[in-house]
Amino acid sequence: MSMRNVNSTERVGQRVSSLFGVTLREAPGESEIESHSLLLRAGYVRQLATGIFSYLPLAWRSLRKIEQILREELDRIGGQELSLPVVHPAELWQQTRRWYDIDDTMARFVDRRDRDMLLAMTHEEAVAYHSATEIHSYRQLPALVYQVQTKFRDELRARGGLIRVREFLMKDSYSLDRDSAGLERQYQAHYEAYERIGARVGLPLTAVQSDVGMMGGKIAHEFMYVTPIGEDSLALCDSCGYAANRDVADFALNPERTEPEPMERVHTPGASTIAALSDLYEITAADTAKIVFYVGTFVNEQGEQYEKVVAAIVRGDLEVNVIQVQNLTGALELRPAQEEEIAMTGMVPGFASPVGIDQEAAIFVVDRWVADSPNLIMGANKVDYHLKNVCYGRDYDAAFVGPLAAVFEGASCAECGKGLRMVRGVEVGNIFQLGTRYSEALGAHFTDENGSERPIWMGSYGIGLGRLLACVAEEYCDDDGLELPMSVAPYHVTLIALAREENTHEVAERMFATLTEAGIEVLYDDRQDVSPGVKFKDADLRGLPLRVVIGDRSLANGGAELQRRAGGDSRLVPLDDLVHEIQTELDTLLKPLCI
RNA sequence: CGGGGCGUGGCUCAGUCCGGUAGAGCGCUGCGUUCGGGACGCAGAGGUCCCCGGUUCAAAUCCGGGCGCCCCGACCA
Repeated sequence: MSMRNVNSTERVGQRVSSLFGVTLREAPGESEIESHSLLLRAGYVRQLATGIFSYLPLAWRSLRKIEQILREELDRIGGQELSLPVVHPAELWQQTRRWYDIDDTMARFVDRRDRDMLLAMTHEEAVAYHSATEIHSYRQLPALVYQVQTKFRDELRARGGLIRVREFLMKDSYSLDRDSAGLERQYQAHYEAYERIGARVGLPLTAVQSDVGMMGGKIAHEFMYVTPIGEDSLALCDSCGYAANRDVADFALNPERTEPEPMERVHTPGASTIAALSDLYEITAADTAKIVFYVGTFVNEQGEQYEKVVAAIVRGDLEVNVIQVQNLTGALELRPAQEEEIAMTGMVPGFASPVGIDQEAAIFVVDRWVADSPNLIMGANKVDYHLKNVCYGRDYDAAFVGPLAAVFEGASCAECGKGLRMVRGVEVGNIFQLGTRYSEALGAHFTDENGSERPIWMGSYGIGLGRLLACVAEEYCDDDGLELPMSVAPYHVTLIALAREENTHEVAERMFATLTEAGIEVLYDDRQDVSPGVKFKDADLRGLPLRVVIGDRSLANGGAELQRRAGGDSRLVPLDDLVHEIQTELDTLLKPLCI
């Protein structure tokens, strides 16, 4: 499992004097976050436009190492590597509806023959399309194909350096099965492969249940790197291990079970917010319910889009989880409603309630805790009045009842009841059980033992390579620069020559050759017009795991100095032992990254 | 798409309020000195001041429009 090819004839060495990609003393004013700034300063990446980056040789070597790890782990679970186009004809995506369902995030263009084309955001369509012609029989299943390919998504806002970009490299794999049990197995295989990948690149990953988003399908997990700079919020239970993205996180509440009392209208002058209402009466926000208004985009049977107001009702002390509203109602899109749009429903903002409102006026969605809690306080749809003892089912109805409230720090775990912890995370990878949505849309069928034609069950699994590298950089760095793990670092060793004397220079040159011949990957700082301080600073910044110094002083002391980037004192090693000592260090540093 | 900030040499930035010869530090080139944690001296190169238009005798600076980049939010595999 070692990254290094001791027996290979390939020699991997690079002179700093000719390295394409200089170090920067000061970070360009492009980023706030550490990994971005360091990758720029160390000469790994450069930005070409918002969210569009070039990988300079150092980053590219790291990415290829990551890619190789991914390849090995995918091959290990039966994957076959292929390569699918980045440019797709619109027809494919029209057949799965995603041409219409996805907004400007999809980059489109028209070719010279006036055909609609797009830049692929992902490759389910292409895989399903090819499966239709390549897979005919149950005997050809299960199958697993994967690629490492460029994706383009014109995000509304790219940010965070390599964390959220518009063009990026992704490993995407697609499983093909005859039934859901087969899909389940391949899904599980990916789950385990992702854990191995995390271990091999040295990145702690937390698997969380996640929303399926534009992919469709049912079950999905995201593999998260937990960090304050993460864009996603996660709910974790330290007690039982429950982990979920905030978008789908479940939690437990124990609403008070009182007997329903008669509803009555009360005067509440000026109390247009939950807080004001709580102050006015001896109640807590949990005794109230509020409505959050959205306007949803829906599709009718004719395939026409239309908008309708969505009224989401949650307890006054909780927040609405928009994703869950979207999932419950089946809305393509939800946006906050304007005051006028709310007024059209007959409800009064600040004093709104579903009581006495025509069910057709809006789509009412009620959180299950509201539905389970009798005697809540809601608006009376009249300024300065509220209703007491409102009960779901008795006083009003709803189109949907379900989990709607967003999880929060300290909420009770739905599995074990202990307190949930909220953290931030970056989504490095994900796995989806798609089902038959794409295969049905694109006619990817096979014939089973009984001779009947059935759709292929698909799964889709992604890992962002650049994002993974950025997370590794984020995890492994200090004030002086990067401290990359051996499995990801572009070279194993940086060899620094501090040669005033001609002999020292010759020794360093010879050692550069010797090390590379021994299969050690070396970045050799051969610059003769640069002071030692600069070389040390640059070496620290680039963050290769091992540093070897050959200088007039070290030779006088009897050899070369060997030191780890991440802590550890420098030690003198006789030149004849250097190859062996480095290989020992290399194995030591690689060991915890092997599985 | 809403809010905020920025755009001047390769990089970091000053100059803009109050119009009048385009600057500093770092980097780069040459020579010399230095040489184990971002050395120093001397000499030098390098700029459509984001773009277009307007005002003015005169615009980096004022006015209008556009573009780009960063951050927050909304959004999003």
